[in-house]
Amino acid sequence: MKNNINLVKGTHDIYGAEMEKFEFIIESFYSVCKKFNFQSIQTPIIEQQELFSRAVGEQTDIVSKEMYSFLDKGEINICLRPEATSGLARFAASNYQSGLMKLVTHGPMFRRERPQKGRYRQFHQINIETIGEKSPYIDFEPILIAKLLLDKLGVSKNKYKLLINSLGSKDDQLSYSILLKKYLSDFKNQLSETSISRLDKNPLRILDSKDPEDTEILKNAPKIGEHLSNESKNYFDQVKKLLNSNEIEFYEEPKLVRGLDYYSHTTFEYQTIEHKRQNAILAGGRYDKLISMISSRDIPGIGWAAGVERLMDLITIEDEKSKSKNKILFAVQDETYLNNNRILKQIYNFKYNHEVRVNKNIKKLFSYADKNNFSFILLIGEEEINSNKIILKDLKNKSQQTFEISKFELKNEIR
RNA sequence: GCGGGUGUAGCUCAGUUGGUUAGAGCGCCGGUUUGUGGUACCGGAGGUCGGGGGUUCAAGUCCCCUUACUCGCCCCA
Repeated sequence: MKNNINLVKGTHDIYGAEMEKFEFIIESFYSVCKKFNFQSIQTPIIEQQELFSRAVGEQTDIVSKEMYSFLDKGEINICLRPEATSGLARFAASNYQSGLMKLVTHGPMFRRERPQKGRYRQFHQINIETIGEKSPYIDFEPILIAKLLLDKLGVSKNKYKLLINSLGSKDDQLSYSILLKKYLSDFKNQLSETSISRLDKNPLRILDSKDPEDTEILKNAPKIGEHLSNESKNYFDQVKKLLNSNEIEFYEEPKLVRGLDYYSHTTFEYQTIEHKRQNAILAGGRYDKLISMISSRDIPGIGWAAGVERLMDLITIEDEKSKSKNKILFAVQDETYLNNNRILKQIYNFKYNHEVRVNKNIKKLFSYADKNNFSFILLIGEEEINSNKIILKDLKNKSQQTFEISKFELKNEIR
């Protein structure tokens, strides 16, 4: 006996009720976004590794330790995409012309982490990006769309909250980093190891630390909101005004910096309060310098990604939907009855789903239809084939009729 | 990379202080007078008890190692 082949660690099959949720999320996402004139796009799952080391950032966890990468035929460093925005930015860098490029996509992403609840090595994201222009409304729109999507998915308002922050321009970040570094250097021997290593490379990320001692120290640290340029501050105020006037409730979180280096100005995150861990269900922000980091063009953009598996955990779907679907079982007692069978063509052209089943035992055919929630059974058995008859039985009200095969029209009998 | 939990039939799990041929439910196959359904009853197939080593007269059960899954740390959607 051979051993079974297991799933690769951190991957999973999506099937049955789970798959219905998955499709429901993807379909809802596209239907909401298309009303805002977004265009769908699919970019490759494999990209040059350099795309992510430049866009996401060399020192981020994602790039430095979580990427699946390999040398393709000893020539180019290829990797499985750990996120989608970089690929879309690459696309925009060479295809953007003018005005707004509004893109939506979905697909698998790959990060080599230790799997746990709500975190997989292959997981799925839905992504929305608005590229080309910068204005408070353009920031507001995707945040609104996120809320509309959560509504459509039936995630109730008391299950999540929206956090927002502004990181200001890259210049703001630079001057704030100096302030923060100065403040933190007084506590250098109390900070956690990772925070110390970030002190020089990326001090902003220290704000994200969950180490209790770090958080204590950070309580009195300078706040980024208080050190933005007037221009950045005004911009952020206008975004908040739009949210307020459209009744989108949010909390300002000055420590929301995100783990990818490309963000600037508005950042946001929808968090579920159902789970304590892996609670970020949808997150994103503005990335004005991203495209200039990977190309010779300088185009602003904003977008977000949501984890499909994390959304699946939050929603419920009635499985009656699939059960109440009308299905026909075409049952025959012998495989040869299917030769030159005019019913076969009728049934696969008919509006209902169907299945063909062969079994000598009539009882088995009925029992199969019953267990699999068929609503009708079309039966040609030994008696029928000998007398050129066919039986149609409505399995719900148990009524049954016999017809001449040559005259039987499915569409006249089931409407 | 570091911790905790779990691993017994296709699936979900029992298996008592170590004690004879390892169990249940569901599913599958067959039967209950030969061609009509989720029920009931009867029967059947299916297990190297994750793998390796050790303790013991005796190990699914205790100990060690290993592996897979899972939950958490870190980080993220």
